[in-house]
Amino acid sequence: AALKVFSRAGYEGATVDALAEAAGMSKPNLLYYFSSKDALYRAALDSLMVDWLEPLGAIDPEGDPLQEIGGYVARKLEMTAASPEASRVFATEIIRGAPVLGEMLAGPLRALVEEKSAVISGWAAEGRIACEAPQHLIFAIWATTQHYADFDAQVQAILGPDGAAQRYDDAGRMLAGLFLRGLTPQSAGVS
Amino acid sequence: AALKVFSRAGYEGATVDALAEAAGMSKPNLLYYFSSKDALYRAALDSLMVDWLEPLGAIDPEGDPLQEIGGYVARKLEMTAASPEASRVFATEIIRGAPVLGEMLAGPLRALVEEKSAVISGWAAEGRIACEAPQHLIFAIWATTQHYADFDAQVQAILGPDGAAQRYDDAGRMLAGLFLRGLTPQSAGVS
DNA sequence: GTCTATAAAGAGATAGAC
DNA sequence: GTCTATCTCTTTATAGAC
Repeated sequence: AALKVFSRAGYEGATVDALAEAAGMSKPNLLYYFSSKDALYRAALDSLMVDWLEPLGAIDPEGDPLQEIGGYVARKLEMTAASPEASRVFATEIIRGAPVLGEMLAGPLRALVEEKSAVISGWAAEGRIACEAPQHLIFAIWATTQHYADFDAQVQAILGPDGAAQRYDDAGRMLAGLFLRGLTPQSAGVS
Repeated sequence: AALKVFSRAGYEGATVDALAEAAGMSKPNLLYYFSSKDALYRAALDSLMVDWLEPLGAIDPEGDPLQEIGGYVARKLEMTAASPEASRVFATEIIRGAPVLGEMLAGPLRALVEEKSAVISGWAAEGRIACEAPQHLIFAIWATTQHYADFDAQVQAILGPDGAAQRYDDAGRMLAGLFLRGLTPQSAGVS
């Protein structure tokens, strides 16, 4: 429940009162379970990061490059659609300069990105994918998928009610095509 | 100067004291020029939005499709590199639900996106570009370019000092290639 | 475990001298 | 135009009854 409040109001904007109401209890009662607002914020971030790293880890070095990347994009977009609040809380944390997650980013996340970047570079060396900067490809995937949660207000305002209703379907098709064509090596013909 | 404070602390996290210090004056003096913190925030957003809409408007219907899109991506990335604070303030405003910019998004911005989407759809109908959902292509361009400002803390943590130093160069090459190949029609051979 | 009441600190904004 | 001092309200967190 805290994610919902933090995701709209940000850390400073979220009052303990609002957090308690969202959890269906009184303010002192919430502080009975979490010693401080900061502790609650950290707990919310922790629970969020568990699912966060998983899809990237699922990329299979033995699989087909374009299918693996395409599958990753699709899973990321599904996760974003399923819990946009988590994406927004993560986004505000990073925009703030990652005061809480900083070490996690520079440690485990960096290591995971390095590992998968090496896999993509290997595919590229074999001519099975067109990509010289795999880290930046991963950034592009994160950016395009999370955009639909983080900037939802803008997306809905621009698409209007009709387009917004099918925004995740349209986005999925658009991104699948863009990344498929964008990563297909030009010299090799791929059926 | 206000952009710098708002971009890291967000609206609620930015204190008038901090805003005043960044502007090099005392708190009451700042409130002499801007009647309230909210007024200052709106003024900062206003000054920011002037440059915001301009690059998209510069897309030329008479130009070469792939060059026009490529140029737009490059300009957007340059703008992001030049003023990451502006991008972050815009991002937090949207994440908050666009309480101030809401009408601007649904009005002028939506109209501009519709106009340029029609141009891209026209190119697609002529077989000069591969794109069925032009609004979502524009979203993808916004997302990938602004990512380097909004998520700078994450980008730097993952790339490390060496990779971070050239992040905008690498991103520019990566995105140019991705969008060029991703938008090139498959049936037509393009030199 | 859950509440009412309240302490203690910090915020935005104003008063009024210079 | 710029400052010091301060008012007032909100916020986090705690005390202590039940």
